[in-house]
Amino acid sequence: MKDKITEQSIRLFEKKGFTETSIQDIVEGLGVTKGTFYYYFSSKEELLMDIHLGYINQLLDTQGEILNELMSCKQKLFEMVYMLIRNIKIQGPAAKIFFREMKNLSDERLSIIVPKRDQFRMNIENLLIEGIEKGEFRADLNAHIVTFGILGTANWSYQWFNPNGESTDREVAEIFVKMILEGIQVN
Amino acid sequence: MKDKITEQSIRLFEKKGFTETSIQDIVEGLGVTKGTFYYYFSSKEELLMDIHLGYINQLLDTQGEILNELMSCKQKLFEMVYMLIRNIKIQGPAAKIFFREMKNLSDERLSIIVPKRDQFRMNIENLLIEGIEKGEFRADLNAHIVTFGILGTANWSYQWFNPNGESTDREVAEIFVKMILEGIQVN
Amino acid sequence: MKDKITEQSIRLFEKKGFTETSIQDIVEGLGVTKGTFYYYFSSKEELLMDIHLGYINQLLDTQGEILNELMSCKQKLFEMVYMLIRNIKIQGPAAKIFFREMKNLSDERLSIIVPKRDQFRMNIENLLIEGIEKGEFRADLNAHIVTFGILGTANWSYQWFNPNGESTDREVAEIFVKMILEGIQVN
Amino acid sequence: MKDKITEQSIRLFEKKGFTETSIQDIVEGLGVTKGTFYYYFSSKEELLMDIHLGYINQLLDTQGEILNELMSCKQKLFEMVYMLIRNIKIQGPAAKIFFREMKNLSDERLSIIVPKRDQFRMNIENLLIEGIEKGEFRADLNAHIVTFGILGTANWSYQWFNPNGESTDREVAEIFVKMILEGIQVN
DNA sequence: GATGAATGAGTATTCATTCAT
DNA sequence: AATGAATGAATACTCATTCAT
Repeated sequence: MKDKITEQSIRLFEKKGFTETSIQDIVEGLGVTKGTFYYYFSSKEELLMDIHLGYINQLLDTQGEILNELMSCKQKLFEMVYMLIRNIKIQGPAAKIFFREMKNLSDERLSIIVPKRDQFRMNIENLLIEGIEKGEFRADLNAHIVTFGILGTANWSYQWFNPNGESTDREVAEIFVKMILEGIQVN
Repeated sequence: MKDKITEQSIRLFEKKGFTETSIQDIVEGLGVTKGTFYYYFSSKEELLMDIHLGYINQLLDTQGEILNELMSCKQKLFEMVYMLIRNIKIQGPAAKIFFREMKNLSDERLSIIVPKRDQFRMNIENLLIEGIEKGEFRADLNAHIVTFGILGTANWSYQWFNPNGESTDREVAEIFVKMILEGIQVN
Repeated sequence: MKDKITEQSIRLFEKKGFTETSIQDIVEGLGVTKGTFYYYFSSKEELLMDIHLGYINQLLDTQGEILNELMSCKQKLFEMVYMLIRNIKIQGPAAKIFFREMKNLSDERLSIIVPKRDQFRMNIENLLIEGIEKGEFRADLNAHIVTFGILGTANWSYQWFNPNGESTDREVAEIFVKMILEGIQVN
Repeated sequence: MKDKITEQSIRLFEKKGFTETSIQDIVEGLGVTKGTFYYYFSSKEELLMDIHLGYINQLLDTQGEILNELMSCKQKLFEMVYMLIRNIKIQGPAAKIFFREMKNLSDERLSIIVPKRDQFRMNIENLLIEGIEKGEFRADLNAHIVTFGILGTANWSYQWFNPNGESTDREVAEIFVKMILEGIQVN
């Protein structure tokens, strides 16, 4: 039941927004009552926190696995971008909630989420730095800013990418990484 | 007064969110009453629509000016990315509202905003296609997907870019466009 | 309207209790809506505080007037007991609320009420001490404890005294003060 | 377990009030669940009734013992006042609940409690009448009203008397009965 | 142009109680 | 004897909106 409530609420929060979704909306489709909701969650914000934690933890886990593999930095970069876009099919709604509704968490809860989000970004930045040292990436790269650029490219997909559309997740990842690595201009 | 209300509400909508901000919150800081608000706006949603229109129209105008200039496609691409990031200082809050609160508009109003947003994107996509034809960009480019990549890089800046921080808007635009044009790998 | 709400709520709080009375209960009998209540009071507790302040301030004022009159201490003591019992007709319900519902005030609000309540008691204690010095009251009196005894006698009236019953307020006050001054035993 | 629940609830009802205390609050500190509560009590009101009965029955019993002893009426009066104040240490919280929360009992249950409460008072009133006949108390005494005065003095102690404070229960009872019997004025 | 009073529908949350196990 | 899941009705409070003045 707790999982059913979480899934249902992710669907609704993504479509209508956290504040715009009432507990009534959530339980209605599940055929239970508001009391049931409060048996499993002590507040609406706790539910939001659960969603946030589920998303960022899963992301950090997968990222950790990629970092531990035996691959070039270029290859790892591809895997990370691919992971983010592949994720949309299963985590897309959660991702939108993660970026859009974070302001609805209390400061106390934010102090748990924000460091995790920053850690995810720092892992990419460090990958870039390692790639520079290994001669895979340009030496004059501003790793800090470029990381934001790469993250923007990948995260923005949550705004438009349709897993059932023309291009597959792998194709999109390949196009993006090719752009990031080789650029788009004719040399 | 209408402008004062709009400015104040942009500040508040960005910080707390559209639904989380009450008319009371808006008028309180201006020293007027709710009645005054309803003298200038017929509903809270109309105010949100005004903000959306103000943002996207200004963007389309500036984009149109860039397209009319005598420049290479590469140069125009840079100008567009630079515009978006430069914009954060003055339009940053409005931009966040634009992307985050669009769901609070009625279908009728969305049918006015969405085509404008798509037009902005299509103008970039067409610029890429023109650049391919002119031999400035790679012939094998997927202009559609790459446009989303470029937009993601630029738009994501609203999430992190601090106009008073270490890097200037121009520096960030240069780093991003260099990445997009030349890529980050060592050839 | 504010006064009407206050009067109505005093009636209901006394009969059913503060927590047991809903805002709905209060506004229903007045033919207005809950919104109206919150136009005049920012919370149910604020209303309770208003009732507390109204009661204790009026009591302190009247007590002050008695203390300023040219009378013996005995006479002043009688006036105070008489005031408390006479008060039941107009302030009885408020008095019950004052003693019974104080626990529903926040610590912050209690820190305003409690000193006033203590001041009222101390004014009686000081009157006893003055009476001892002037030779009106026994020298061996424990003024502190006796004050609690007198207050108990008078305040307890709120539990049983019926202004429309057999004995008048003046008669009850006279019986009580006679008991307090002369005692009930045969010498 | 039933006794543990009763003790715990007396503690909580006195501190926070009957309505303000939830079944959850009561069972939480005992390490059991709400179901357990409903195994021993059929409703929250039944528990409140148990507390009321326990208090008033014990009081009537003790009062009966005093009345049966071989003593003067004056002496019996002292014993009763002393009993009430001595009681605060063990029955204080229950007494507060008795006087404050009676309104939460149904009419049916009230019809059992109220006669017992009145009986307790009538026993005092009759003691006064007996004392008048025996020449111990003034012949012009209004026994009815004076009884309320004595009860007020004693019962009010529940509002302020601290068993661990400066004065002992016996000292307070002696001061009170001295006031009631001899009065406070200098003859 | 602006206000102040009022509304009514909605929101998160609480809680006594039930009941199958 | 005890539990855990579920209910449903109630509660304080919010807020966009209206409108006579």
